[in-house]
Amino acid sequence: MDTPERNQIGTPISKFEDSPVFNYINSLSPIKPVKSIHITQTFNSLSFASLPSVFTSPHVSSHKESRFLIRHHFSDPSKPEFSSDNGDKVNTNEEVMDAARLCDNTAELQEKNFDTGSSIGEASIEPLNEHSNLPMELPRTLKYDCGSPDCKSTAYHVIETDCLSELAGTSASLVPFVQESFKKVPFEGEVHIQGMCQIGPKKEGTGCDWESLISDAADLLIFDSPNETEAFKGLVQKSMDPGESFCSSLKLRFPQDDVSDLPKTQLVGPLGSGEQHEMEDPSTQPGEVTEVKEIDQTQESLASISLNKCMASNTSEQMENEPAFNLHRGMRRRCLVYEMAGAHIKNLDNGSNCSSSMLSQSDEMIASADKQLVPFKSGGDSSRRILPGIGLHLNALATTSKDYKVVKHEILATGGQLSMPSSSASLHSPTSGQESLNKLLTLASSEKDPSSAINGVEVTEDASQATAYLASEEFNQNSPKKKRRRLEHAGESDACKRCNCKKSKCLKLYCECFAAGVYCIEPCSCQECFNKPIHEDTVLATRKQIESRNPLAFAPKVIRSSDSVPDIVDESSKTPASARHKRGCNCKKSSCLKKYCECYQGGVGCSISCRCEGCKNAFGRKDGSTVLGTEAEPEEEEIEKVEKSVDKSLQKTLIQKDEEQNNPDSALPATPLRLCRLSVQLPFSSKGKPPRSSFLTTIGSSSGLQNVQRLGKPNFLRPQSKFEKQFQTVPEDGLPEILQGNNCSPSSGIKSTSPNSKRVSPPHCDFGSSPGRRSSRKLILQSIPSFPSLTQP
DNA sequence: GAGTTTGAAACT
DNA sequence: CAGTTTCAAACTC
Repeated sequence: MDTPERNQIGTPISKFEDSPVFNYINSLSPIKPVKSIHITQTFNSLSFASLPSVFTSPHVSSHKESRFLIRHHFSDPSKPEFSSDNGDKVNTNEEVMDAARLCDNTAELQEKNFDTGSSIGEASIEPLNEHSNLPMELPRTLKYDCGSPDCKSTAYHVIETDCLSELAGTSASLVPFVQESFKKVPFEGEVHIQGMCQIGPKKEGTGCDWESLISDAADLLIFDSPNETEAFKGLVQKSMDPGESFCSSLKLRFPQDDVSDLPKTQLVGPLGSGEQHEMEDPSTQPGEVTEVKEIDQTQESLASISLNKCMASNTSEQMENEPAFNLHRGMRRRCLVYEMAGAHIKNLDNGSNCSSSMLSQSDEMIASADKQLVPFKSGGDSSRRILPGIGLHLNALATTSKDYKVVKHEILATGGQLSMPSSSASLHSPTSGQESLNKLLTLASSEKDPSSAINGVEVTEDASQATAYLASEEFNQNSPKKKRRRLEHAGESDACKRCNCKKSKCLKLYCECFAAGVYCIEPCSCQECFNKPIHEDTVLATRKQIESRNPLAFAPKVIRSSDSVPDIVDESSKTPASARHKRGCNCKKSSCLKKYCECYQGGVGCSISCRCEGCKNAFGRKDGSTVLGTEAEPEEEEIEKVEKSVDKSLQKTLIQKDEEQNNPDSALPATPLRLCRLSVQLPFSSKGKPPRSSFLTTIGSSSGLQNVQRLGKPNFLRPQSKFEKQFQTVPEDGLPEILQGNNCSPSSGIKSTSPNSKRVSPPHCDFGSSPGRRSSRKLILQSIPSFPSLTQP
């Protein structure tokens, strides 16, 4: 809305008009400046006015900006090549490039524009005038378009990149707009130029997170870029490859229905080059191409109606397209929805929880997305970060521990965000590091985190889950074995690990993903999986059925209560968070010392509700002997036994935790999931999967990092904000003891093992001194209560 | 990587 | 509600 960019745009125009060169050109050109000016003004007002709304669009913009910048450079070099191909046009292209670079030389640009316009045709010229803001660039673009088809394609690519950059800086909405314009360009090429010009200045001025935007932009570019423009394309693709994968994943997500919804016009490539688009992505198949287009369109939708309006001013056709844009928005939103699902779930009315929220809600998602998007745009980098990025969730899932670390650092930088309910941070579970995707995702995740911070915990968790779904879907396509291996490899970042269902079709609680209210994602190695957005209806129906039998079936297995403001408040003063398994375990042979035990897996002690035999739960025995009271001693013994006899892995984890705690930075890098889980759950072996989100839904208000880590996999079910309140206000029944015991005992156990004495769960005991840790340690109840809350928002 | 163990989930 | 079966994760080799 208030983005500085507007101001910039406005000034340039005025400058152009005032410049003697401009006047001279006007006199020379048959076209009168008045028209152009008039148009430009309208465009500016419209575009900018709309921009805010557009910006509201998600996250994406912020992250990618950095990348866009890079790409932008690439694009420029590439352009010359195209120009060479085109011959006469080459000059124009170069000029355009220069113009893009040097918006200052308005006069020259205008001249060029006129030239180009003349060459291209009057129609092209008019649009240029209309886009007086970007007069220079527009003409150039027109030339490209008018020129050889190749040039056009290149021009589009460039423009798109620029647009992307703009989006990153100002808003994603611009990009879509540009793309559309390009597509239409053949007829109306000039509009694109504007995008170019705007982008240039915006990029510099905004200084937003180019990288985050880049991923999206890259996707768009890749898809849009025609094969012909290989040189440019190569550059773009290289940078974009990760993004491309991301896009592909998105594509997978989108049901065909969505695609069909998209307006054909948008889909069609520029200059009547619907074909070109398809041609553009060699990697992508035709069907995919269409999907890609959808994605682009979604971005366009993000761009907001305002852009459309601007376009419309240029052409009536564009006006007609607006509805289509809206549809695109819906597409995009859907994607977001999946990512954001968790948060939206709250909104979902049904107590059905996650399932309903998860699957459906394109509409709801949209609303939420809009909210998120808005803050994102308005704000500088921070704001952007705040906005939930679609990619983020994916990142979380896909990102390896390493990537996660990076993200974390970013988050930390944001500071305030981290301090936030934190759940957001946790959302970005590091899980499996996924190659190229990870980086992109990490970027996105960083953005998401902020967004989550803005929206509050709810968003983060939801988003994480949603991302998980997205990622899962994308990844699912991969062979299950590979996926699973990835997960395993990923590390230890078990967090990413997912289900491996073979017979349940991921529609039963056997399936961890389904039980967590999340769609299966890539990391899943499940077979015949129905837990995918495609089978939303089935999933919802199944969920309902299961819920009918057990309303709490999808509630977190472990209910934890923690202070919303753990770090600050928690300390000793607050009552210790309580955590327990909602239903209790029934272990007979594992002595509750292995992850077979859900209590142990959840990092909580056994309670009266447990029917376990020979309970030796390190977090707290059923008889209550252990953990709580005497934090250290009994626990230590038990822990030692457990560690030695049972889990050496625990020690490792503890050590890791300790290290992390000691070195926050280092800790951050560690897989968030682990951290989260570890913080609360403790002793899971690094290899061991972190307890699932559903399992441990802990909401850490405390330090953002810790909280983030905890979130690990987000539960669609729980809305953080509400949860927090509930948890805080309503500690669980027997929890207090358990909680203390959990916190203390694990910590004590940990301490014994780890020199640093970094306890995850037991903030109270040792960490009274370090509030931050405590906060992280404090357990938040995500359990049942949380679910209800999920439905709300 | 395959096989075993385990306990929750589902079923009867 | 209890017993049994099914299932997938956790674990072991």
